[in-house]
Amino acid sequence: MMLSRASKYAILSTLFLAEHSSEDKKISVKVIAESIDVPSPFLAKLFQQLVRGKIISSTKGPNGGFYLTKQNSKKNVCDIIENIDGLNKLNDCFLGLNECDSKNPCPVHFIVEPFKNNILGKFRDKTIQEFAQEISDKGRVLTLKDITPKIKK
Amino acid sequence: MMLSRASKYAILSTLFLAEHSSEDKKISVKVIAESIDVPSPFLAKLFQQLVRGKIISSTKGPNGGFYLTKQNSKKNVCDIIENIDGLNKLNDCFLGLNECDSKNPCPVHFIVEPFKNNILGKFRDKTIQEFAQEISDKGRVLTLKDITPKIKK
DNA sequence: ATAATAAAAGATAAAAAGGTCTTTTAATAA
DNA sequence: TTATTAAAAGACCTTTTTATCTTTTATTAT
Repeated sequence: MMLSRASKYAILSTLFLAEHSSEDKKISVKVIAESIDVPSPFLAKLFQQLVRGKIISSTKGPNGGFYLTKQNSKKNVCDIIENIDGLNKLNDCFLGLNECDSKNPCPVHFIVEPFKNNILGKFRDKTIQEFAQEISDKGRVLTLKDITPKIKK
Repeated sequence: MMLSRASKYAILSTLFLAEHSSEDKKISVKVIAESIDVPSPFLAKLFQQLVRGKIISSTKGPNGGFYLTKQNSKKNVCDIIENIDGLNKLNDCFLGLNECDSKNPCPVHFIVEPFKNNILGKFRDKTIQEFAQEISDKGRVLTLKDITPKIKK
């Protein structure tokens, strides 16, 4: 019932690619890592896996980097999670019960279940494309950085 | 936005104590660990912390063990989580953004937020007592064991 | 061809979470 | 008052997750 940091990084960076890259505007790990504030060697590893999973694409060499093809951008967020964490991770019982369903529900089953369906729906129904579009339409920035400058520390 | 296994164990075993123990019926770690199917040395450690946090009570020696006082059973599930994980863990953004609120929401903020409030409400509004009562009224068993006998493996 | 660039691959390291074991302390029944 | 019981305390181990570093391979601009 929860995403690993790896999955979160993967989602954010794939959405970043959807918004900022194209077949003739490839982006290097380093740039992406800095934009969303994630350790770049870690992201590099993640990206290898996402490429193997055909979630994103890459080319080596000068002007190389990562990008999304038309095909890639038709994938959805579930595909990313699937590729990194596997989907079970989201389906586990909130309290850890091995058997938790409507027949034998844990104390919060009927609160958790609708939420799960809701969020899984959102992750399945929209393509990466559409998701990214929505985000940019709303003028949102997806980064792990602290964006409000702090006066004091 | 997710509980550690430790918190889950703590919640289940405290609810177990609420249902099965009293000041003159103390229960040993071993019995509890077996009932909910959790490694007993690990649970022992957890219990030490819960005792320090005044969530549960204990006495050493023959007929000793763990139990809830009247005071203990007025605590709620949030207190348990607070004591083990800290409450922030539940408040973190689902996608890991440092700053995610209604002003600068992540793509799933408006799905996650109501759910969080809902479940935190449930964890705060009912005492351990009431929670356990509800569970026993409904004839539920909280265990991590596989309860449906499998025909084959 | 060659140098430069950027990902792929793979080995390694650090941190956190989960789990175990041994010794000490407190309580109590005999 | 002694043996027994069960938790407390603390050291230690294992696995998983997160992160880094080095070498190799592919691409391309010159």
